[in-house]
Amino acid sequence: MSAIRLLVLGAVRQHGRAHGYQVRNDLEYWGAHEWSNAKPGSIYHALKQMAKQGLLLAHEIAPSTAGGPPRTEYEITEAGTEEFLNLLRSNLVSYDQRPDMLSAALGFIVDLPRGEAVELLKQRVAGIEEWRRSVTEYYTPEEGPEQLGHIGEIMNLWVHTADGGVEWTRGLIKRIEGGAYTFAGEGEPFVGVLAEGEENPYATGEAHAEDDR
Amino acid sequence: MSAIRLLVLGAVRQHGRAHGYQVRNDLEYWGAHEWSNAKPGSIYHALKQMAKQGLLLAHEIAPSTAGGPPRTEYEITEAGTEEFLNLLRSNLVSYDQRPDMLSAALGFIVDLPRGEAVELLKQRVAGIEEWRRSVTEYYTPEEGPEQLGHIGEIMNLWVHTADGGVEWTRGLIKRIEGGAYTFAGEGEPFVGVLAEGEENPYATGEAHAEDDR
DNA sequence: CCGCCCGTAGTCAAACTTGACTACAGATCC
DNA sequence: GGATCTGTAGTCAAGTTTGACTACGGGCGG
Repeated sequence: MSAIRLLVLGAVRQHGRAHGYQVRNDLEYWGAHEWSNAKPGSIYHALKQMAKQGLLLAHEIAPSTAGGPPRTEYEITEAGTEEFLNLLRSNLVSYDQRPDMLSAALGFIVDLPRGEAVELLKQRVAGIEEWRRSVTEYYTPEEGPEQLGHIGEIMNLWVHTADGGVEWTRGLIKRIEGGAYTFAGEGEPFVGVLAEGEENPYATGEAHAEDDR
Repeated sequence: MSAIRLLVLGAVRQHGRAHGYQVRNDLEYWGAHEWSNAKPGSIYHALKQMAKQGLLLAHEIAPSTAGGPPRTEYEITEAGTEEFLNLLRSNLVSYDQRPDMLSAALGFIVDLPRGEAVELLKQRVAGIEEWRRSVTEYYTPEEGPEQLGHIGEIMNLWVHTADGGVEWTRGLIKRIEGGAYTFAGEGEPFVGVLAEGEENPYATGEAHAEDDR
């Protein structure tokens, strides 16, 4: 599963009630089109799908004042909130070497209580280390790692990446434990959504690096 | 585009002529099902698709001796080889933060001459550094990075990952320049394929880490 | 000697993703 | 004042991915 469901659920949740274009705009504001598959088609598809599955509630709305086709507004349901929290927690904990998942979860990490966030991140570290141990053992032939030839470099890459992931996670834990950011139940939350009509300072980024995708 | 095309093209190419199940087995031998979308459906789909596009040549074959439905064998074409090399080169150079792409390319890096491999990896380093520069500039608001709140951690993660990528790539360059591995035109190549009937020492890995995917 | 499981080989429908496209209202420019 | 541009909102067909399923032959236990 991709990061799209978490992103869309989280965006709708932050608005309370949102139509597709609003979600699309938020995700662009977060730069999500750069590090995830948050393209129009995927977003609208996810909205419809999750509405069908009872995670969102769809309201048909009269055509907007600002031109274009009739809109549909979505609201998150009980089940949707539960799914959102499940996705959020599991993406924070699990090491699946998919950066988009982690990035998406990171964007909503403050929706959890501070203590839980730290706890989950510690589990993440433990998980990565366990993965590292098992993978290095498993893929080391008896005749020594030379037997793998250049294929061994793939494992080398994984391990290097895993180590970097541990280091980064440890840093984040320290920052959170040190009091950074505002978490659930700590008053005025940080909201990364655009107010109606606010301009997007990070609008579609032709301005910066073409990243050769 | 995913890593599947490169993996399948490369596997067929190493065999000279292969049927789907052989490719599927090779990819499992390389552990590709763990770090890419190399599942049966995707593999057979890719084979058919690329045959339709003229990158592979399909031969209908009599049912195998070992039971099961009639097989199709594939051979790589001129166009397929060209595509293979293009994919290989571009995946080595471009930093798209998708580890599966890089891993796949790494598996075939020795199909290039040593000098070219080094050159491409150096381009990779340059590309990552350029990306890092542009991203840190672009996403730093005038009021200082605190304005981003916890969202800034996403960028932090990217940058950390990019730095790790540079470090790892530099290490690989050094190893290659130091004479490691056997590259194209240097005699007896390393082949990571299973001979007919050889058992797979890394068979489907229930044995090691469940990675919570 | 027969029912059952295992390995070989591949298919299929359902879901998801992609990128290009439509449609409309207001602003802008000669 | 009409042509064209821009921003809003979403659709669509084509392609891809997934996970479960089919089909067949051989070996093996009872």
